[in-house]
Amino acid sequence: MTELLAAILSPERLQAGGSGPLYLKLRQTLEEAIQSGKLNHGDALPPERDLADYANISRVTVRKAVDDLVKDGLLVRRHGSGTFVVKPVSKVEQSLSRLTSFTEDMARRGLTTRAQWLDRGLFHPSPDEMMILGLPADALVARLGRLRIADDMPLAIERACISSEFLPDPAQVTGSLYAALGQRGCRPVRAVQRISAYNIKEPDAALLGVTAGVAGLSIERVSYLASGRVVEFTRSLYRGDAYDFVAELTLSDT
Amino acid sequence: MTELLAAILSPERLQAGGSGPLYLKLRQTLEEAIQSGKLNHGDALPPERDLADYANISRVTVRKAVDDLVKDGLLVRRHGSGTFVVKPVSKVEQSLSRLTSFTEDMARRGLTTRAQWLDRGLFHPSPDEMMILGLPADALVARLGRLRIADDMPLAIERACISSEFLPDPAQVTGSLYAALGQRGCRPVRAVQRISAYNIKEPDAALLGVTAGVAGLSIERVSYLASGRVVEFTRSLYRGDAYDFVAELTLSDT
DNA sequence: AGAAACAATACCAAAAAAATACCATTAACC
DNA sequence: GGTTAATGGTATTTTTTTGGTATTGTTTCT
Repeated sequence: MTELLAAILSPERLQAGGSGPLYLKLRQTLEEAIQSGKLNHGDALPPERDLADYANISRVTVRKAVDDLVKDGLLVRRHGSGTFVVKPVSKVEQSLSRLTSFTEDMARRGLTTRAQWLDRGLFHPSPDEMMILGLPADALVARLGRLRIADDMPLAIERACISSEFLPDPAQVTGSLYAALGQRGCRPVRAVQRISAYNIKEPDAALLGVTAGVAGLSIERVSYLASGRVVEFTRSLYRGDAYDFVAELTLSDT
Repeated sequence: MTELLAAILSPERLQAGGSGPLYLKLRQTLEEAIQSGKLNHGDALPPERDLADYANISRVTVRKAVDDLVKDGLLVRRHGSGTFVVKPVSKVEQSLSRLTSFTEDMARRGLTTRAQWLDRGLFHPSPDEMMILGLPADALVARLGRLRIADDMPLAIERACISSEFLPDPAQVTGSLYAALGQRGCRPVRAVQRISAYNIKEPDAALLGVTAGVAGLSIERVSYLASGRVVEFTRSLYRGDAYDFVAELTLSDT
C-alpha cells in the first residue's frame, strides 16, 4: 500500500519546495497526482491519517489541502468510507470490444451502480414475444425489468424476456443475466444489436428523471444459442444526454 | 480434502499481503484459483465453513468474498447443496469485421440512394479539426458534406474532414470516401465509432425534413492508419425515425 | 503587542468490515 | 417416506476504519 503513498506524495517535493504554506504544497501535489493519472476517477484517496503519517504532517493540514480540492470539485468525501476522485466528464461510454455487464462496465469507469427492479416474474407471452422467442402460445416467459442507476443518476431502463425453459425461476437472477443463463448451460454464441434513437416518452421519462421528448438511445439485443434458438431479447433505453455507445472496429482487407 | 483447501487458499497470502480488507484479498485468491485451473468449471467450492476455519476468518467474511464472485458470474450458489464454479462467460471477440459504407448499407436493405453535396472543398482547419486530425495551423483540410437520400427520403447528414495531404483534391470524390482514400494508398486499419442520441436542431432538421426536437442518431467516426495517424473524422446525423444501427456480434469463450 | 493564518491535539460520528448466532433448503441415508 | 446431517441464507452485534469537528498552540505579518 505504501507504493501508492510514495507515488502520490514524493515527499521530497513537500519539504524541499521553498517556503509557503504546507497545505498549499500538498494541495498542488495531490492535484498533480490526479491530473497525471496516478489517481484515476473513482479511485479512493489514501486515508487522511495515512497521508499525514507518511508526510510527517498533521492530519488537519492534510484536511485543509483536501478541503480545497473538494471545494473545487476534484474530490468527493464520503463519511466513514473515504475520499474519492470525481469523474471528469458526465458522459459515459460503452465499448463494444467486450460484452460486459452493465455493472462491470460502470465499475471500470469508477461509478457505483445499483439497480431497482421494475418487474421480475413469469408471464404469458405477448404476441411479439412469442414471435421473437419462437414460443408456443401456452409457454411462459420470464420478464426482467430493471432501472439501472449509476452514481445516483438513473441511466437506463432494461427489459429482458427469456423463455421459461431457459430461466424457470426469474427470482434467482440477482446480478448478471448472462451469468444466470450460463449456469444453466444456455450460453449464447451470437447476438444482434439494433441501436436506434428515440424520443423518450412517459412513463419512462419519469423513471429516468428527464422531461418527455428528450432523445434516448434504444438498444435491442437478440441472443442466439449455437442451435439457432433465440435465448433472450433485451431492450434497453438509455438517457441520451448521459450515455454514448462507443465501438472500436478493426478493419480488414478488401 | 485439506489439500484442496491448502492449494486454493495458500494462507500465507492472506495474512502476509499488506493492508486492505480481508474479503478483498480472499476474493482475489479465489479468483486466481479459478483462473489458474485449481478449480474447474462445475467443481464445487469447499463449504464456506471449511474455508472460514482453514483461513481463520469468520464465515461471513468468506461469504462476502464469494458474494462478489457470484455477482460477477464466476460462481453459482445452490442452497443446501454447495457453491460451484460456473462455465466461462461469453464475451464479444470482435464487433464488426468491416466498416460498411452508407451506400452498401442501404443496398443491403434494398434501398436506392443518392446524395446531394452540401460542402466540398479545402479549408483552413478549425481548432477542433486541428486537434482531432493532428494538424499544424497552416495545413488545409478537405471538408465533404453530403445529404444522404434513400428512396427519395433525406436520411442523414454526413460531414467528413480529412487532412489535405491525404486528399488534396476533394472534387475528385464522387462516390465512396474510403474508395478515394484507398486509391491514394491511405487505407485505415482501425476506427472508433461513437454513437449517441441527439435532439435534432435547425438547420439540420430542415435538411432532413423533420421538425426540430425529433430524436436522431449521431455517429462520429475516427479512422486510423497503421501508423496511428488519424486519417479522417466523420460525423453523421441520422433521422432517428428512419434509421437503425445494426451490429452483429460473435461471442466466444473466456 | 495584536491579529490573522497556520498547524497540532484530542475527541465525535458515520460507514464499512468482521464476528456471532440462528434459520431454511437440499440431499443423502435409513 | 421420514430423519438427519450438511449446505447456503439472514438478522444482529461488535470492532475497525474513515471522515468530521472543536479546542489549543504556534507562527507570521502588521
